[in-house]
Amino acid sequence: MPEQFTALPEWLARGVVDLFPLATGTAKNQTFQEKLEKSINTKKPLRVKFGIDPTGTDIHLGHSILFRKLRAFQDAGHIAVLIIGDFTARIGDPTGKSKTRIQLTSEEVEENAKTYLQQLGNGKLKNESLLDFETKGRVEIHRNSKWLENFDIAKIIDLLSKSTVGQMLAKDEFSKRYASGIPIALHEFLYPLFQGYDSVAVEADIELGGIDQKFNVAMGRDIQRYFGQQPQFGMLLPILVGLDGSQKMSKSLGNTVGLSEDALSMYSKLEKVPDSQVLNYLNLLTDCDLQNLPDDPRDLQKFMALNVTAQFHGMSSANIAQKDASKIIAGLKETVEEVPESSISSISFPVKAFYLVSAIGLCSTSSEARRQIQGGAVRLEGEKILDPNLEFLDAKELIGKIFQLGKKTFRRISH
RNA sequence: GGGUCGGUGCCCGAGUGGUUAAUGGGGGCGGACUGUAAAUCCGCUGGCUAUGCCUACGUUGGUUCAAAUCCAACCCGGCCCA
Repeated sequence: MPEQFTALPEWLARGVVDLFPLATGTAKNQTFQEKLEKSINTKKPLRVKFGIDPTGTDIHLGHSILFRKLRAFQDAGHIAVLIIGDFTARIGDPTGKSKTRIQLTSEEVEENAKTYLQQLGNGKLKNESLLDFETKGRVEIHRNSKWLENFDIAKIIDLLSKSTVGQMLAKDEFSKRYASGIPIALHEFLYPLFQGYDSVAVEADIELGGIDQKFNVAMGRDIQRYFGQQPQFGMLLPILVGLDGSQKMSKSLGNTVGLSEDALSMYSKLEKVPDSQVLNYLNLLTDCDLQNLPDDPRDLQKFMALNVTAQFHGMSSANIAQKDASKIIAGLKETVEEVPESSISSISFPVKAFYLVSAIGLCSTSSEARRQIQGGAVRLEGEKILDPNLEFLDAKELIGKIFQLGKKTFRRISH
């Protein structure tokens, strides 16, 4: 924990890498501590802003750092102000250009937003979900189309005049792209400004974000000041390093653990997190006491995997997942307890092995299934299948049996 | 708007008329090894109920027995000039 946060309560300071502005030197800004105390004394909760663009559908552990912090604010009596960036998403997210060219329709955006909220626990009890949707007044959900959709040109020009090309190019992402000749479309400059305006629209006291959001969060302060509001504080949290141990956790890099994954696959992935990141995961994804931890690195991995999994599935499911995982590593001697089931009701028999393997979702294409079988990756009840054209004559002989791809992917056949 | 270079598979990048589903690297998946992993070694890496058939080198047309490769127009991008 950085020195300057030591005055903050532990629930708030844990994991935070940046909090600004700090009232250092002659700054007459109040400090965040003062703001917090004032809020408690006046019983006026802080409005904690966090924005998500509903561009994809899966929230992963990397995102959960932010949501956990948001939840901590909620539990301390403050208001989580969620902004669904439906307007921004509909235009097309500027970052990661290659894949975000596709413009989302408002229906898709709505669908994604719904999925996001579900994954955050909308509709669930607070002790079973990431955010508290249960306690009255602890969460607000806004769509930024509400205020951005009706911007006229004059207003946009006014916003644009609040920033300069130099400022924009100071933003890390823009400067890198500019330097390496990757195009930057002009409308991308609008995004920080719009995100900043969101803060005005919801009168944010504090905005949460990943450390890569510093520019945008700071922009919010400028815009709020321009609109006569007291500028928000920015609280930045680290970007979670993905399962590869080196790059940030991100869906496009395929190194994620999704929040909606079942306990077993979540645990299995987590127990493989490189040693260098295990403490980091414990710090950012659990409330575990970091003073009393196993010494053995392998035990530490397991401890972390267990506790993170328990955050999302409860401790008893996590325990089962742990047992199953060790059976799997040992080589599927007995059946594991929690194996995803696959129905074969829509398959007509007789059926060839490669088709079956893809149909039950072990491989995404039949060609891949064929290759995997030929490569010796597929097992049925622990026995290798090597002939992709092997025929199964009857559905009955398969019911209840377990197909396996590699070491960690399983399907139990059901009706 | 003018000049110029360029657009190849998940990504980077070879290939400038013909065993080309397209060299190589990265990534991914699988196998061996191990404290799971990493490192290393090996295999696979367009699709299709499949000993064959489709679709692929920015787009659309054209030349040719044959085109990622030649031609034309168009679309998109970098850089330089305005």
